[in-house]
Amino acid sequence: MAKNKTHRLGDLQLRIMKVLWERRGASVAEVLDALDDSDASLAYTTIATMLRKMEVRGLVSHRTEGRSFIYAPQVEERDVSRSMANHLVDRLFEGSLFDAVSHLLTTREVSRDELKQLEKLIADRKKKL
Amino acid sequence: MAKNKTHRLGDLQLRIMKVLWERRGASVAEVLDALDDSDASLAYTTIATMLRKMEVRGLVSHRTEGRSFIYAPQVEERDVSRSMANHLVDRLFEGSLFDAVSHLLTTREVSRDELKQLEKLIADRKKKL
DNA sequence: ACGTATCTACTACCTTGGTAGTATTACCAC
DNA sequence: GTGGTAATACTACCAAGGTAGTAGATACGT
Repeated sequence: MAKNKTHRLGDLQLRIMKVLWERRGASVAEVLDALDDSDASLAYTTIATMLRKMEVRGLVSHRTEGRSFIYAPQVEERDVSRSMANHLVDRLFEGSLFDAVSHLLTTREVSRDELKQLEKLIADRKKKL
Repeated sequence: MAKNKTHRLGDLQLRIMKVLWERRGASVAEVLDALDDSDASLAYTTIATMLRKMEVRGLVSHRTEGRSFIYAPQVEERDVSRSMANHLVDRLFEGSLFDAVSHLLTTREVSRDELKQLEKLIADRKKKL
């Protein structure tokens, strides 16, 4: 029953989702706390508002615990990643997986180790065909 | 003089850019024409307005030819692709190239042939290290 | 010369993401 | 029981993407 809807999350939305996926649910305060490092801190109400909007969109749901809401993901990380990645591959490389990987490999720094891992990955994938 | 600015184009913007990249410049009518297949057709003014907005953002420029504008790309496809792909890899996979490729490989259909090509690609890349 | 088609300019509107302030409610500590 | 604290609700705003209508200018065919 994985909804085949295509998900397109904004930056903040995705960061929030990552917190929820990681802890399988969190209050506004917890999300805020988790996001507070690394970059400019947001207002409590920013998170709260965003979560409410996301609930309307069906990305999250909440249950009440005491006086506060515990939000939980309503979509799976895998689905979101897949649909966003696919969307980009389609947009940028007309759906060509090869072109996409090729692009990544030629425009980014890659370590020898990563290449080795990738080789292994492909070998594995081959076996499964 | 490749601006290192990070580009984030919307769907329509990208489709327009692709037309401009392909023909190194085009009038509104030509762009509209090129986009008209495949999906719901847009209004002439939609393209015109979008191009004007894109010019403000520095994505395109125009010269006048007769009474009409010929728009030309002001950013390179490679740069746009790179920055959009990187952005996604960062957002979705915390910057891990391996995770990104791995995800693509496991959630998409891949033909034996593609895998072979990828192997070759990686081997080549390895040599260049 | 006149009407029609073609262009650009301007304006408008809707949606979504992002950000946050204010108001209200409810609970907790003392 | 009163003040502070922590939550949610509501409202507002801005920017950007997307879509398109209307108006005004211009060229072109006959």
